[in-house]
Amino acid sequence: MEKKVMSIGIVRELTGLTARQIRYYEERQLIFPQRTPGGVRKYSFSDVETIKEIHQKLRDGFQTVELRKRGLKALGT
Amino acid sequence: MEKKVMSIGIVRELTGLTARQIRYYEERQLIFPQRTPGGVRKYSFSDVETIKEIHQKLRDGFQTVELRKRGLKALGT
DNA sequence: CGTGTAAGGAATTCTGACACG
DNA sequence: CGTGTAAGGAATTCTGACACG
Repeated sequence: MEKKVMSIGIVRELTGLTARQIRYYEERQLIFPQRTPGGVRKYSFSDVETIKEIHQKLRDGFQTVELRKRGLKALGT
Repeated sequence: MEKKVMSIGIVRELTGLTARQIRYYEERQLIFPQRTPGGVRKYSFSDVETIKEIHQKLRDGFQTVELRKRGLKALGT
């Protein structure tokens, strides 16, 4: 599902990560949540999956720059 | 999707209804959102569909009691 | 009956910064 | 670099009630 519907609290639960980590991945241009008129971030289930992959890659030793330049999927190589 | 992930603001957008209407359908036992530890309601995409159907039935003249007793789908008869 | 609204409080999220290493 | 945290403010949601019809 591509609809951006959940706020960061739910994403935290679904990914097991902290809000800090999730916001950081956005800062590094790896995910692009939408914003409510009030500025609250909204994520999609796809975003949740991407976030999990990002964290996985980081654990594997990659840096956010790598993930952005080459693309997440491509790093499976 | 059955996961209860969105708060009422998003449900309002997806259904076009007001928070008041959505909360009322819950009060009438037609939908059962989950709650965060803090008491905030969380809905699933299925809930969103159900809410639309409820509103549809109400427009058709049914009362919430009917919808609860007979079940939403059954009223298609 | 189903829905609107004003009211006050509480939960959630936001940003910018300092910290560590 | 990736993440933790305390800080203050702002957005969002919650409940109970009065209103209309």
